[in-house]
Amino acid sequence: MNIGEVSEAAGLPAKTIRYYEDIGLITPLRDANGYRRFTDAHLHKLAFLARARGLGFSIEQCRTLLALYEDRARASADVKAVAETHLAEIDAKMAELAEMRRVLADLVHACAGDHRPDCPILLGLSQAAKGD
Amino acid sequence: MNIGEVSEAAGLPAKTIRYYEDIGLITPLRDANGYRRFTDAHLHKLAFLARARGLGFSIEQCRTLLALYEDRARASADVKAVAETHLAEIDAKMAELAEMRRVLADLVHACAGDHRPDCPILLGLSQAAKGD
DNA sequence: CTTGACCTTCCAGCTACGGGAAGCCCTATC
DNA sequence: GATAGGGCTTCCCGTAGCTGGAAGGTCAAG
Repeated sequence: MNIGEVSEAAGLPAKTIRYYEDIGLITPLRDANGYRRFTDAHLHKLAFLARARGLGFSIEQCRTLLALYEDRARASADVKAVAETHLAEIDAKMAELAEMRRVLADLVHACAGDHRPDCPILLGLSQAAKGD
Repeated sequence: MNIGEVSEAAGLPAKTIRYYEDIGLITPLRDANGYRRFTDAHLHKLAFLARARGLGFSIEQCRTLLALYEDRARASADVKAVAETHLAEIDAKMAELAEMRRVLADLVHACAGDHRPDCPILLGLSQAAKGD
């Protein structure tokens, strides 16, 4: 397969696939004309990457997961550890966003949103929150 | 105030303050020796920026908010619109994270996490989810 | 022979800074 | 007066994970 076909099949932009080759995540073959040639195995790896990225794993985590995926002697504990780390990262981000959301929603709620200049949102941003 | 003092007072790294000057968010005065000189008004703006950034507003949103903050003839509706846009962005991110978390937690839950190679996480990443 | 779709490489830019080098300024101390 | 230190300056590179675009080679169809 050429890059266009594998891009379509894996659901990844061609640019992204070239980038993954750059950083050593995948190593396609080359035709005589210089075109990248992908096998089914390459396609599977790219689809794997697409899904892992879709779950929010970082590129480096994906690299680790891919290595474990290809290691028939892996321990599932190693995979689980990576996933649990990422789960904790997600939880941390969600907590951070939830806190932002809480404060922001309060401010938005307090703002009349009319033609007048008085604005609790700007007031809140201009002074420390009372709860801090 | 010099940059060190205002950095301490605003809770922003000196590097960040210089960056904010670079991108035109703030324009300190200069002493004869080239040092930046900050007034109380500068400090207030920086503290405003620190809080807005802390709520997750982008730099461009901060620029808009700061302009509104300094515009005595603003309409609070304009401020509210920016805040509501950001609130929607936060909600979108939280929903995305929640969906990732849901799928990932299922996979983690199904994984034994022992010395054996069999791993539902890798299996899930290697094939399309049944729910899709 | 030309057109158009594909492919290639390389370079720049995005967000919001952080690290570090090279060097000036100011104060204190000896 | 010399020196040590801390603070300040500019400048440039690096981060994550790509995306866009330029300049150009390749291939099949008409």
